[in-house]
Amino acid sequence: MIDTESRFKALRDKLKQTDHRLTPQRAALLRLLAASEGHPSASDLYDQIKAQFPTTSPATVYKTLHLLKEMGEVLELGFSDDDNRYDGHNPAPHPHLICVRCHKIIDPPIRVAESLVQEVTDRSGYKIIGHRFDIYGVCPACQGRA
Amino acid sequence: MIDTESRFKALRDKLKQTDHRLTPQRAALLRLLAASEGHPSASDLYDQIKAQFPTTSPATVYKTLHLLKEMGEVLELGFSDDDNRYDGHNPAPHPHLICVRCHKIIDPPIRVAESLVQEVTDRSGYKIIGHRFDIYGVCPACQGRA
DNA sequence: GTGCTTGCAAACAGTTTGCAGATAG
DNA sequence: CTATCTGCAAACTGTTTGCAAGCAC
Repeated sequence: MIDTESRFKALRDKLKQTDHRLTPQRAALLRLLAASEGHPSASDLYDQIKAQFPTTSPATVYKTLHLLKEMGEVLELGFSDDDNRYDGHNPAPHPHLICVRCHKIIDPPIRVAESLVQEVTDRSGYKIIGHRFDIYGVCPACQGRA
Repeated sequence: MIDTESRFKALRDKLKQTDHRLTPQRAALLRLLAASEGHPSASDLYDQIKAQFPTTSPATVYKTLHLLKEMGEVLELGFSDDDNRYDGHNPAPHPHLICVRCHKIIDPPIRVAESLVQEVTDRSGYKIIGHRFDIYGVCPACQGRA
């Protein structure tokens, strides 16, 4: 894994390179994303930024997340029945292990076989862009809570 | 793959076994789900049912889909930025190949290695319930449309 | 100074819910 | 007969959009 500081700089530079401005609100968001291990929701991020810049609005968070997502610097995990979650630390597709009770998301130590995606590419005629692999379960803590 | 008629009967029997009523609206939905190859949305299903029972409401479709999902007889593919899609023909988890342009969803001829899910089960301490594997791409038809 | 960005509020869309009347078993 | 189901309409929730004022560069 890349350290937080270099990841922050990479995000910041990406903005500059694409002629976007680094506002204090954006800098705060970039820092949070660079450091995040826990797949925060937009509202998690918003709450943390609001602590530093009380007038910040959710719209700003959403707009910046959208921007970074377009650039491929943030991975969005969309859920139809829950807040979307964001990974700006490691935006490449990777498997996620999701607790269906508490909605905690961790990165399990496995890899999706490249060959599997390659096989689809070869056989389907589709131009493959990415993938998503979610495993659902109940985390140890939630099992304890019966 | 199971044929449409047996699948319909299985769905119908499942409802009876759990003390639920087979209304004409539900029967129509069950038939559509049993036959569906194309991962229809709730609104697709609603439109088709409304052709037969013009007073049907979306709520009825949603309620019945929810019921069948709880029973494990329908697989729901939730999307945060698009309608959810439903597979009542083959409700076991299986990979999906999704066109990011036209949102068509097909079942690619691959299988997720059991060993991968097993590995997570063994190592994580989570009680595994299911999984979802989506591959995103552009279908041949949409590539043609430039 | 220029025009991208912010923050507010209203709009949005799919889904869910509450309830009174209808109906399957 | 009676509990479940339907259909309507309103509510809900996370996200997006429009726009005037603000600020990065």
